[in-house]
Amino acid sequence: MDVFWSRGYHATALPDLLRATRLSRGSLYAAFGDKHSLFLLALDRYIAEAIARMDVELAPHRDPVDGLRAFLAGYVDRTSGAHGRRGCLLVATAMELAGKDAEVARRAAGFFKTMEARLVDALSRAKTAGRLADGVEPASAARILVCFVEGLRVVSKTAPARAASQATADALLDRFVT
Amino acid sequence: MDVFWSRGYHATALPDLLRATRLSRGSLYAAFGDKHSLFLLALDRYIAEAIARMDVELAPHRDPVDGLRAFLAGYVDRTSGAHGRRGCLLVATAMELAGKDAEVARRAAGFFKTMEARLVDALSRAKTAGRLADGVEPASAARILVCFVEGLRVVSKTAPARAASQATADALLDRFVT
DNA sequence: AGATATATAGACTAATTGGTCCATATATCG
DNA sequence: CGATATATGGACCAATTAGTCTATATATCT
Repeated sequence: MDVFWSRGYHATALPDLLRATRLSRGSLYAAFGDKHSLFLLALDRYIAEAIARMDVELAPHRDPVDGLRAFLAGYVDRTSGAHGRRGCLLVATAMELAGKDAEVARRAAGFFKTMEARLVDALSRAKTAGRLADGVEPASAARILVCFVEGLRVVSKTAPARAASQATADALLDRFVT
Repeated sequence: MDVFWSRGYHATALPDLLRATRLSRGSLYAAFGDKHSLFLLALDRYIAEAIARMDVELAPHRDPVDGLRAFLAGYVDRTSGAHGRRGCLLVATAMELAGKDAEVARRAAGFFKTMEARLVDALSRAKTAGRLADGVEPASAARILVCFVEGLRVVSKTAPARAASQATADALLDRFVT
């Protein structure tokens, strides 16, 4: 997973994969079939980890506004400094392959939908708790947040400045919660 | 430019470039040096076009809120349907190459800064005109908008739904302007 | 028209790509 | 210990990569 993450699909060559897995060519093909299947496996793992993180941050028993802050703080963290420069396997993959690879497109679309659903849930709970500013709709606010964090990953590829990202995320959330 | 845009840097092979430019191998190398230089030229053109569009949409003589609406409408348009699925050369490039290619990283960072500056300008004019909601800072709102539109490009790679994008963009702007 | 410069097509190279295959080493089990 | 199954390394393959070079065609200019 790490190799694809750091280099992207096309730029990752078999020798990179062999080094990373410490497998020989024969064993790797016996175990995973081909490069594409192995990539899909890596992508699935990446997505599963991301969803697991959200499930903790936005857990139902938690204060929803705290959850949203934790969610954004996580993205600020992952888009700062070296982490930020490394980028996001999912975003990179969506841009590089989603157009030509239906399997990849399905997974990316599914992930964005899942994130949106988790956010809608947290925002709805915030709304019933009276913590949402007037006129804020959970549905559209969730979509805004999805776009925001994914955009943060893009911009932070070249300008991974923690303080600015944190301030920006805070400013956005302040428009939503009271 | 179109070829790199549709396929990405690594996935664009010399034959694709020859077909697109209708040049022969010799002529192409005589004219542009190598694949990388040609790519940089394409990227510069893409960026120049994007900045030119912003200069029109966010022109100083125009009503700033109208300008912001036009700016967002442009992104909604470019992330809908087939346009959306095609994605954005700049975002794709930033994710694919910015990590390893300093020239590309410089250009991407410069573009994001330019967009942010144009937005700060428009938002400042809106603020002096009393069109900004209470507590909205042009600086942070501009950064939010940059992340939002670039995130829209990512999400729309796999779900280029015009109506949803438009509604989301409207909802975001509604949090800023009165 | 004829000399000269320029552009072209495509043969060619060296390196690299993803993928196959097999002889050998290493376990596992009786 | 000896037979059998499994895993391993790496030679090998065909296709493709970016890039070079030259013989020929096409302009251009006098």
